[in-house]
Formats: sequence, structure tokens, C-alpha cells
Amino acid sequence: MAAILEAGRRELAERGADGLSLRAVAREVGMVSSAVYRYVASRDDLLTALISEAYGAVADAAEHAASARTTPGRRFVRLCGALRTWGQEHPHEYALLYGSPVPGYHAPEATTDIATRTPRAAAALVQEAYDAGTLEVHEPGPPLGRVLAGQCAAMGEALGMSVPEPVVLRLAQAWTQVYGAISFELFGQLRNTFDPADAFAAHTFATAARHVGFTDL
Amino acid sequence: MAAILEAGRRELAERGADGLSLRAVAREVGMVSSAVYRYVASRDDLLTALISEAYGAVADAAEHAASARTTPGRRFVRLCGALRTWGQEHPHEYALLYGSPVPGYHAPEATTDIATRTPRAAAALVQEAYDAGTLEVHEPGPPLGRVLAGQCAAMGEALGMSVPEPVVLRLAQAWTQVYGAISFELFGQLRNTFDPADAFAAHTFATAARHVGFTDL
DNA sequence: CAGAATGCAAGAGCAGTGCTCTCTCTTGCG
DNA sequence: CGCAAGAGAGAGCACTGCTCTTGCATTCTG
Repeated sequence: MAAILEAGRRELAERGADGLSLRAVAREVGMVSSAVYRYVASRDDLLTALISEAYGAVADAAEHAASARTTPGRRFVRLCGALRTWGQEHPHEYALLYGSPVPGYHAPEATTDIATRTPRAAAALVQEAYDAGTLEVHEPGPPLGRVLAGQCAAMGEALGMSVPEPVVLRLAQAWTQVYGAISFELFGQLRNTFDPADAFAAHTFATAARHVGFTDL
Repeated sequence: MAAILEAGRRELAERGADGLSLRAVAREVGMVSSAVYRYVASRDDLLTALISEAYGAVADAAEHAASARTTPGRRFVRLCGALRTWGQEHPHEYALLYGSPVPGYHAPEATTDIATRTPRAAAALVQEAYDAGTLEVHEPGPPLGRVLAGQCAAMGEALGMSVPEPVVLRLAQAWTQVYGAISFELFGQLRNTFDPADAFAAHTFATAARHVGFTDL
């Protein structure tokens, strides 16, 4: 069983989700294809297991980066950098988690749950800065609107935050910016423009952090 | 030939890139699979043609939204909204263009070229606002760094802009934020949080526009 | 200790895929 | 009228996911 998962991990890392063939996995562990169906219900089942593993792996990287001994703002930037690095090292897994959803596959609740570990790590940093008073809470421009405010409140609670709703919104926006930049780079949208995207990424992560309100960069 | 392309379009829209089967396309046009190989070199070849079409379609939508009779800032926001709407109406095509790259496929230069139409439409709005003096050019915080400044200059030129490099950078960052938000929504990352994401999208597009420097929203 | 029950793997087979090769038929043109 | 070119058909190869049946070995039980 563990051997099957490990072979699946290798296949996924090398050939990607589309190329993840149950028969190839079977060959790799020295079984015939029908034999692996004793351990895994279907190809999608194996994929689900690998997705869960991958979510855990990014979260590990993110949490580790967030545990550095500096200011929350700098740890936020480090967290973003860790996401990017992980994506560069595991492009197929990143695509699986944050790219186009696979054809007929629908993530079960369990993976939806584990997927929140990473944003929770970021949220904790925001909360820490807010509590320490180093988070700049911008004067509210236009008020948020009923639905948006409600969604932000719910999201803040889900992430374990107790901050004003606009702060949650800014975090969400920064989050989309960070992932947008990483995805653009990894998916080849930045080719011929920011080709070594290191500087662009670093600058964007800092911008995102400032947008959230971090003043301790 | 045109029938094949049309059938491919339908298949792609319904079943997605992974489900795009050349045999199914053949069935749909009432041919046997080997016959369509007279018109299309391979499955990837058909996919490439469809990708080019799709790039043109988004660009059409973007340019149409950008041609409204209001201020550049508002047209920028409308453009973002058009991207989102197009993505909602053509989720599989959107995933093909901006999601995880397909397995062994590498976009030929031609599609890379047509892909710039959409960002060029956005760039034109920025240029227009800059020329009109309604674009706020933020005081430069930390200077940009050699590589980043060079990349921004090249990118600005490729997009037909003549504005300071930081403006180009801010546009690129806003761009990643916009696409990040749209992709997050379309790829299901926002489920259980911003579930009807209309308000979030609208707010984020406005935020992106302000980040670029538009003051005429 | 003998026999039954259980678990694991193999094999064959079905329906589908991309793609190639050969063959036939129709159509247009000199 | 005859010939060449093009369009489609058919068979076939190697691959995929998945199911069902069969065989073997281990383990549990009377």
C-alpha cells in the first residue's frame, strides 16, 4: 500500500496528473494492474490521496517559513516565498492543487479541510501583527457592502482571526495576488516578460504584505 | 475542416481539454477517426487551434469592454469584469488558457503572440490615463533594482506603453491580482468563502485599478 | 491436525483512447 | 475518356481504466 502511494507520488511528480496511470504505478511496484485495485478504489481515489499529501506538504513548507524569528510582516513575505519555492520544486503537484481542476474530480470535504492549513498560517501572522499594533488598518474607503462584509466575517472566523472585516478582505486580495503571481510564473504566462521572475516575485510579495497592512517589513 | 473545428469547440466546451477526444469529434462530424487526420495533424494540433481561437475570444471580450464611453479607470474595471464573465461562460477554455499547462503541450509562438492582445488592451487604458494626467504615479519607494527595471522597460515596450517603469510593474501586479482572483473563483478555491464572488471580484478589480494608479473610478 | 475461510495477486476481457497504414471510391481535369 | 489527386473507410497496434473470475497461500477454526 505504502509502496503504491510512493510510486504514485513519483509518477505524479514526473508525468503529472494526466500522466498518472494506474497501470504504470502497478508496473512500478511489480504488480499487475488489477492487483492495485485491492488497495485503491480507482485512479481518482489514488489522486485524492496524493492531493491530500500535497496539501500537507505545502502547508508544512508555509508553516516552517512562518516560524522564523522575525517580524510578522517579514514572516508573511517568507511564507509567500516558501509557497513559490514549493511550487517550483513540485510543479505538477502545484498545478494539481491550484491549477485547473481535474476533469470529473470533486475534492472531498477532508481535503477541503486540510487545504485551509496554509491560509491559516498566513492569517495567524496578520492576527499577530494586529494584536501587536504593527498592522496598519487603513481608513475605510467605501463601506464594504452587506454580503462582502458577511463573507469576510465568516472567513475571518474560519481562519481563526478576530480583526475588522476590511483586514480580512485585504488579506484575501493579497492572497489572490500572491497566488496569481506564482501561478502566472509556474504556468508559463510570464515567459518572455519576467523570465527570471525572482525579482518580480519578491517585489510582489512585499507589495501584497504592505497591502494587508504590514508595516514591519 | 470548419466542421471539425466547430465540433472540437463543442467538445472542448462541454468535456474540457482532457475529454477532448479526436474520435468523439470524428463521430460528431460523421467520420471515422482516421479520416480527421487528413485535416488535423494530431490531437494537440486541434487543441492548439482551439487555444488560438479562445485567446482571440477573450481578447474580443476584453477589447469590447475597454471600448465603453467612460473614463479609462472605469473601462479598466469593466475589462476585468469582462475577463471574469468570459471565464464563467467558458470555464474549460479559461482553464486551458490560464490554468495548468496541458501535459506535453508547448504553445507555439503564434499563440504566444495572440495571447498579448488582452494585456495590450489593458495597457492602452493605462497609457491613456497617463497621457491624460489622471494616473497617479506614486512616489517611488525603494528603487526597482536593475533586472526588474529592465524587465519592466521591455514589457512596457512590448505592450506599446511609454510610461515610467514602476507604472508597468504596478500594472503587472494588478494583472496577477485580477487573474488570481478570477482563477481562484473559477477553480473552486473560493468555495465556502466568497461563494457568490461577485462582490469580492468587483472590490478586487477596483483595488487593482487603484493600485495601478487610476484615479477616475 | 484437517479443513474452511480469508486475503492477495494474476489473467482475461471490455470499452475507450491516439495514431498509422493500406485500400477504395469519388471527383476534377487534361 | 483516362488518369491523378484527394477524401474517407477499415483494420490494427499500443495504451488506458476498470471488472470479473480464477488460483494460490496464509491463517483461523473445529
